[in-house]
Amino acid sequence: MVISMNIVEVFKVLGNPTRLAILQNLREPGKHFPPQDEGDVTIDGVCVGSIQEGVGLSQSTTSTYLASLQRAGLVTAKRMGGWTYYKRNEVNIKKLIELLGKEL
Amino acid sequence: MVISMNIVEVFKVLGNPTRLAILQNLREPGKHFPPQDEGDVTIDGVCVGSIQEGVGLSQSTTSTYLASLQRAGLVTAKRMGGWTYYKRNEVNIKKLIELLGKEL
DNA sequence: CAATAAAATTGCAATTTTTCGATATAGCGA
DNA sequence: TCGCTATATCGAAAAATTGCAATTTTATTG
Repeated sequence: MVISMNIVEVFKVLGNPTRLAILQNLREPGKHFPPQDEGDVTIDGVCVGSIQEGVGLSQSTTSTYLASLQRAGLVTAKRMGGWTYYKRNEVNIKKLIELLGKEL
Repeated sequence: MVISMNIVEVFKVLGNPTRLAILQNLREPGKHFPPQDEGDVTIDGVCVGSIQEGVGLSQSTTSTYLASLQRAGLVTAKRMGGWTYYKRNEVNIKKLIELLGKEL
């Protein structure tokens, strides 16, 4: 829900090069992440481990960053077995762009 | 120039409630700031003192925030006599919105 | 149930940001 | 030139963020 989307918080989350890169890499998951045994990177999302390799930070930091992207409403998380798959929340991102066009 | 606009830096600048509020208040300067003896708030911009009263922070902090908004390309500064008048850089803000629509 | 694997959480040191008061600078008028 | 006013800049203390290693939680499998 964009109604509850705090613009300042969204800006804070995106004001970090790694978090912004994660969101941008998730635009074309097949281009930036390896195929997964279970779960398609485009349909289901990308697991934390793959994202971590991409950004080159620790597992804990990567997990924390993904959680903050999720809190900001920019990605969704789907737990499947031992893995958590993250993908962009395109609906909210679209609403965000529209909101910025009006409020900024 | 949006070409040189660093998106992460722009997000950092806007990820602060006061700085975002300043930018938003400058959308309708006549509504948020008192008339000025010299320089029209809409045409020339709003002086630092008026902006400071609006945000309720110290003079130095307000000045620093305005400088960072300017570095991010979001406002322009025009010095007239002893006053500096700040106004939105609508061209760059528009380009920013377009850029976000493409890159986010 | 024990071992393993993926992810989340915790605790912490280092760095950055926030915000202020004090000081410096620039422009005006007496 | 000497103040006075408006801004800008500097230096510092407090708060927030960054990012890691270690630990805990969750889920799978033997």
